[in-house]
Amino acid sequence: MNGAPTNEAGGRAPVTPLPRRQMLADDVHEAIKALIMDHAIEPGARVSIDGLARQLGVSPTPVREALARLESAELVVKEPLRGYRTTPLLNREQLEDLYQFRLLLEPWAAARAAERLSDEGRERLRAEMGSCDAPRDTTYDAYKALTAHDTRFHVLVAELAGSAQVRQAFERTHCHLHVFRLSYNRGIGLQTLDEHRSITDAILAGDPQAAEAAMRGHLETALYERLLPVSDSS
Amino acid sequence: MNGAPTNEAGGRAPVTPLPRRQMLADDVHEAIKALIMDHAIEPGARVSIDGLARQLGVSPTPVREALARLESAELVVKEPLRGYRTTPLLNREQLEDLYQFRLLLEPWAAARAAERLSDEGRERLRAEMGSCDAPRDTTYDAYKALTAHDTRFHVLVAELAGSAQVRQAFERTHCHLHVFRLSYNRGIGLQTLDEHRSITDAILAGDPQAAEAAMRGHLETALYERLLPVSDSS
DNA sequence: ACCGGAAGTATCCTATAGGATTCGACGGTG
DNA sequence: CACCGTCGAATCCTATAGGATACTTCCGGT
Repeated sequence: MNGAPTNEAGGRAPVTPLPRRQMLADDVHEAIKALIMDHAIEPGARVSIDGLARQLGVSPTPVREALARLESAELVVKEPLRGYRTTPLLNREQLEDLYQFRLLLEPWAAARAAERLSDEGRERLRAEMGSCDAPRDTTYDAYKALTAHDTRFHVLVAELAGSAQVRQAFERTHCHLHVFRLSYNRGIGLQTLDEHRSITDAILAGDPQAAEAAMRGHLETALYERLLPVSDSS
Repeated sequence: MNGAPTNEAGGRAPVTPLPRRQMLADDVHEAIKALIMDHAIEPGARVSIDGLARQLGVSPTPVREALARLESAELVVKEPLRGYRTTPLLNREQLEDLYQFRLLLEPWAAARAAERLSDEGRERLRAEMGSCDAPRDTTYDAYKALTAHDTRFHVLVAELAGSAQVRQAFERTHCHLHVFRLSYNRGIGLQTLDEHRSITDAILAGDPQAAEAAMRGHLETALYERLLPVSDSS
């Protein structure tokens, strides 16, 4: 019953883990995350369980499960008999703390990625950098695509470093989501792509010190030149 | 509007956030975590939703919510239409990765704690170190108490460092739970307390370099002298 | 003896209903 | 005019029921 045991035609693809795309709760999870990112639910606003259930056309049970997961991700907070509430936007202090935390992890990850680079990793880096086309306009979708590339790039560096803990810790910060919520209507600028290319070149060259320095400079530039001015104006 | 505006009798305690202890799902969450830690549910074993519900005497709904939270904490994994399964024990590689990750965060946190030590922090450190009485026996409860102290100590150092991100990242690793599962029947030894005292002394002395070195030595000793020999024997 | 197929059981997933609690509003009293 | 008790609506929390799916076991055929 599993995966055509007597399929003589194509025994090539070894594991197509049969996507098993089900789980309404998972779709609800993504839908709510999208609502938060798009400011359809304002930061700090209360979010009703069966209100969301009615809005999404499902029963409250999967909504409850999705909110429980989002609570572990620090995207919503639960007030025991009063409902859920979205976490407020990051202030300047929290933003600096977040980037200080990234500075502890990511330069180290870049250096390790440069040290233990394999052919497969080299190809994945090239593919990611090749897939990001520089967006010409400053539309919402273009900004969203650039953010998605930024997320994939930093996760990829963490993976190439070979540390599952660093990758998970980075993913659990949801830094891109917070940054997205902070300045979702501003253009990040093409400078990000140039800095990513510098990091990529250092990693591909197998130069740990250069990779570490490039990543450190990238994070510091992002914080001090791109994010804090926006945060100050609010 | 918050907190007794015209209370002339006792305006002393400003915020007693009225614990609001309810939420069966939260108790279920703690109960399941305790079951995993005590090996009542073996690592890698399947865990049934309504099986747990019957065992705990509640309905499946809060169990489902608790498992969703545990899934975000990487303590169980979900196989979409087949149920939940506890995560397997850490192997040697994952254990080394975990401690490499801690080495990125905690020595830095110790140094920062030494730099920005306040009177309140000094008092909290003294209180924590004073509360841990050296256990004479090697019983299960004594080991459990020592683990609890170890958790509180490392979280406290992260808090004194002033970085919420570092504290959250450390807590989300659940390193104590993994270590507990690995060697729950072995004595950690009193060496841990001595090393904690060395770290505490360096922080209280306001010496960042000494604190960083002490924390680094503590982690390396814990990994190479206390954990890996146990992991190798299995 | 080995393999393929089918029925049965257990489990999961979603929806719905009822009990308990909180928040807001209204009217009464000092 | 200010304060307080009471009422009502909305919400949350838990329990239960029904439909669908996957795993196990048994049986017949080769």
